[in-house]
Amino acid sequence: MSRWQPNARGRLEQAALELFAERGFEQTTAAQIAERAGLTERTFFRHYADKREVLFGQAHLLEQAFVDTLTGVPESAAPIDALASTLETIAEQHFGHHERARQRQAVIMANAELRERELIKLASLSAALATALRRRGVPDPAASLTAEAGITVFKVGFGRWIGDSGERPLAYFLREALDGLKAVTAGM
Amino acid sequence: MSRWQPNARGRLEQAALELFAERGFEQTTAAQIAERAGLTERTFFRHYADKREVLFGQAHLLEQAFVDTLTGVPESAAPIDALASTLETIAEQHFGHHERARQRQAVIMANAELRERELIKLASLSAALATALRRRGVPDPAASLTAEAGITVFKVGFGRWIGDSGERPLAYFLREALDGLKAVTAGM
DNA sequence: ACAGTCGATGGCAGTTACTGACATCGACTG
DNA sequence: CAGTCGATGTCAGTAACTGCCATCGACTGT
Repeated sequence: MSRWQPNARGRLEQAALELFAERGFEQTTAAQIAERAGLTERTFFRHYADKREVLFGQAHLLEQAFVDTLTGVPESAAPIDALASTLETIAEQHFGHHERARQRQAVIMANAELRERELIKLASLSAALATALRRRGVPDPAASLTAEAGITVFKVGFGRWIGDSGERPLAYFLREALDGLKAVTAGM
Repeated sequence: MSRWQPNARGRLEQAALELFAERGFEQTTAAQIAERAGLTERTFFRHYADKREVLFGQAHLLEQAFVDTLTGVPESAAPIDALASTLETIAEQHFGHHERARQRQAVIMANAELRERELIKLASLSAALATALRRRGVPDPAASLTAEAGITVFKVGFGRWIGDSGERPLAYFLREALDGLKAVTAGM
């Protein structure tokens, strides 16, 4: 018999998402999250560096998946095509549940601090993608630009997917955004 | 004779920049900034919503300049060209002093919370540019994509300008980044 | 079986970011 | 000259986070 209930992080993240959705991020204290998870405030801050971070506990997994997928694309592909392929793969493997993503995004968009945190996670993702591209032999500034373009496609496509009914998959909107970006940068 | 010294905000921003550079953002308390500016902590928080914001007091002016400049570009120009022209104008009018920009950026890059704040300022700028583009008749998602592409060009170009010796102007690196983005999205 | 170690947690005190309520007092206005 | 206004000061309070030490089931080696 274990001394504590298992999956403390999972309980904290679930409790936090519920409370943020119910009463808002600012109106929720770390102690309340911990209490709902059957833990104490002190333990909350052992698992998460700050209150915002509890909503982004999986971010490093997503970043790793992006990097691994991009690294697995044949080097013969042009950088932008490798990134397009990566986005499609990630969309299928990590963003199947529309309603869940919508709720979570609604919580984030409702609070400026959470939006800031999301932006820096995307910036970290961009940096990781740029590093992976450089490993493929892409020089700077092309590597940074390609990575940032990929994040732009992801942001815009994801936003439209969230705003949509949920019928069409994320990959559809990512394709739309990529085609749109190509058209726009070509001067159309 | 006035009851208080003039330009409280200017004094606070100057004091904050000095202290952040000397001892770092985290090691500086709001009370210390206020004291160096000849004010109290409470007054600091009347001028700035939080400690980070004191470094971004001019951000809304920059955003306004971006929007005004973009709005002034003839509608005959393609969106991406209008944005390129806007970036060039802003570079000349707001980023002449390389060393000053470098120091300020060093302070920001040294702290994660300040980086977050900068990212959300850029996101706000992107949203404002997208709105201005929509007023020019650009539909979505092209407006959002063009605005995001412009921010990408600015971020990458600005970063290279900061890392450079200061001989070449910001406009040079913005041009380089825009050309690079066009090449990259074209599949090269 | 027993001693020692380990790791996740609890408890508690302390600092700092930020907020609300109220007071102050020179400048301006009629 | 009375009244108002606006930028500031004072003070008390909440909540985010941190450091330090204690707890105690599980595991490990003998």
